Amino acid sequence: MISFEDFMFVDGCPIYLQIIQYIKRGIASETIHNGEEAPSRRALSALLGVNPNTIQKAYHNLEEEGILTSRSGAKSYLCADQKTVERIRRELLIGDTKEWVNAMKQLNISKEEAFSLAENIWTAKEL
Amino acid sequence: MISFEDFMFVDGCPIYLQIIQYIKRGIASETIHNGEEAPSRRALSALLGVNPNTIQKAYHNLEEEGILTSRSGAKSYLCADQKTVERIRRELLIGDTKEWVNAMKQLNISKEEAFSLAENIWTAKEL
Amino acid sequence: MISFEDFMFVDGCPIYLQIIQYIKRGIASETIHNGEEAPSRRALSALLGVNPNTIQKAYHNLEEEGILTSRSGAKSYLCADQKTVERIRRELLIGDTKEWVNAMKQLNISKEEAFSLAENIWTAKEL
Amino acid sequence: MISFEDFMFVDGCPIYLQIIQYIKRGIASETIHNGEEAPSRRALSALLGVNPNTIQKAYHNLEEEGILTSRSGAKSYLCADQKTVERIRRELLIGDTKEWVNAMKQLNISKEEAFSLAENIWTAKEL
DNA sequence: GTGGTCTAGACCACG
DNA sequence: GTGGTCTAGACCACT
Repeated sequence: MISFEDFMFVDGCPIYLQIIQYIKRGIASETIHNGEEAPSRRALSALLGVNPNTIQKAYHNLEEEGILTSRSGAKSYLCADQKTVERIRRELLIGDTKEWVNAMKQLNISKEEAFSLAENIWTAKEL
Repeated sequence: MISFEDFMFVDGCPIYLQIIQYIKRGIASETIHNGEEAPSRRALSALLGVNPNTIQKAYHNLEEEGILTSRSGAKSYLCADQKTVERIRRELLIGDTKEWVNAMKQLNISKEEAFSLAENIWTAKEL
Repeated sequence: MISFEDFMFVDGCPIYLQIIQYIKRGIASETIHNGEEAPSRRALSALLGVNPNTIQKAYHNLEEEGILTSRSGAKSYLCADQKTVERIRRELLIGDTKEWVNAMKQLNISKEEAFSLAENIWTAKEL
Repeated sequence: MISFEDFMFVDGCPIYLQIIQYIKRGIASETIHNGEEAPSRRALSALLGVNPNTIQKAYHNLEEEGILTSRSGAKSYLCADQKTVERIRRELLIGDTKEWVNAMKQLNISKEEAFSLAENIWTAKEL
C-alpha cells in the first residue's frame, strides 16, 4: 500500500494533477512489484478528502501514461518494473533536494539555519 | 530592475500564481527593491507570451497584499517595506521547507539520509 | 419562477448589469419570490445567448448583495427577505424617478408640462 | 449653448456613450439652428469632469453619425435641421416619460405617490 | 502610452 | 448535472 499520510495540497494548482504527482511519488517510495495492486479509488478519496471523480480523473491520466492499468474494471495495477521505479525515486530525491537547497540559498539563509528549520518542521506534529 | 530573465513556466499551475511567486521571491531575496518600477501589464505580457489580463490578475493580487501600487493611467511601483519583505521571506522559507520535508517523507527516506543528501548538495560547487 | 420572457438587451450597457437589474426589478415587483430557484448559469446563458461567465458575474454580484445563495455543485436560490425587497424597491423608485426628472430638465421642459405629460401617459389605456 | 447642468452618469455604462446621448438630448432641448456651433470639447470636458479624450471620442462618433460636422478642425457644428430636432425632442419626451410610468406601475406605486416622489426630486437641490 | 473592465471559452471540482 | 476559476481578446478611461 502506498503511503499518503503526508499528502498536502499546494494552493491553486489543480488537485488532480497534484494527486498524479503524489501517486507517482507513492509508487516510487515503495517497491511495489510490477502487477501489484494500486490503492482503490474510494480508499484514496476518503484518505485525501477529495471527490471520487477527481481521483478517477487522476487514475485515468495515469492509465493513459501507461503507469497504471485497469485490468478488472475497478482495480488498477502497477505497470512499471522495479528498476524503473528505483530510478524515478532517485531522481525525485535529488531533484527535490536541489530545489530546496537552491531556494534556501536564494533567500540568503545559512546552512545551519536552514537545517534547523527543516529539523523543526520534520519533527513537528502538525504541518 | 526586474528582468524576468530566468522565469520558467511550470506546467499545470496557474500562470498568474507563478508570476506572483517569482516577484515575491525577487523581493524576499532583495533582488527587487522597494519603490522599483514594475513592468507594465502589456510589456510583461508580451515578454512572457501571455495575455495582459493574466498579468493584471497577478498585479492585482500583489496590490491587495500591499506589495504593489497602481493608479489608472500611471505606472505601477513595487512598494514592499522592510516588514513586508521579512514576512514574505519567512513565508517562503517555511513553505519551501515544508514542501521538501513532505516530499522526503513520502519518498520513504529517513531524516538522517535526507539531511545527508541535502548536506552533500548544499556544499557541492555548482547547483 | 423566473421566465426572462420579456428580457431585452440595451446596447452599450454591460450585459451582466442588465441581468442584475432585471432580477432586482422582478424581486421588487414581487414577480420573483423568496426561496425561488434561480436558473442555472448554463441554462440562462443559453437562453439569453451569452457566455455562462457573464451570468456568473451577475449572480456573484447578487450573492454579495445577499439576494442569492450559491453552493458549489448545488443549485442557486434567491433569498431576498422582506427588508431587502423593500430596500431594492426604494432604490429603483428613486433611481428611475431621478433619471426621468433629469431627462425632462435637460429637454428644457417645465415641471408643469412634464407632469401633465406624465399624467396623460399614466391614465392612458395601454402603455 | 447646450444646457448640461443636470448631467448625471449612470453607473457601468460607457461614459462616451452617455455623453453622446446627452449631447443629442442637449441638441434636442435647445433650438439650435442648422450650422450653429456646438460646445467646445474642452468646455464640455471641464463641465462634465471627464477626460478630453473621452469627449473627443463622443464627438467623433457624432460626426460619423452625421449629426455634427467638424468644419474648422477644433469646432463642431450642428447638421440637423430644426424640424428634425423638434421631432427628436418630442420622441424623447414621450419615450422617457412612458419608461418612467411603466417602471412606477411595475413597482406597484400609486400615481399620487409617484408624482409626489418626482416632485421632491425635481425641487431637490442635490440629486 | 498607462491601468482597468467585460465577454468569451475551456477547464476544474463537486453532488 | 451544478457552481467556480483561468486565460484570452477587445474595449474603456486616464496621463
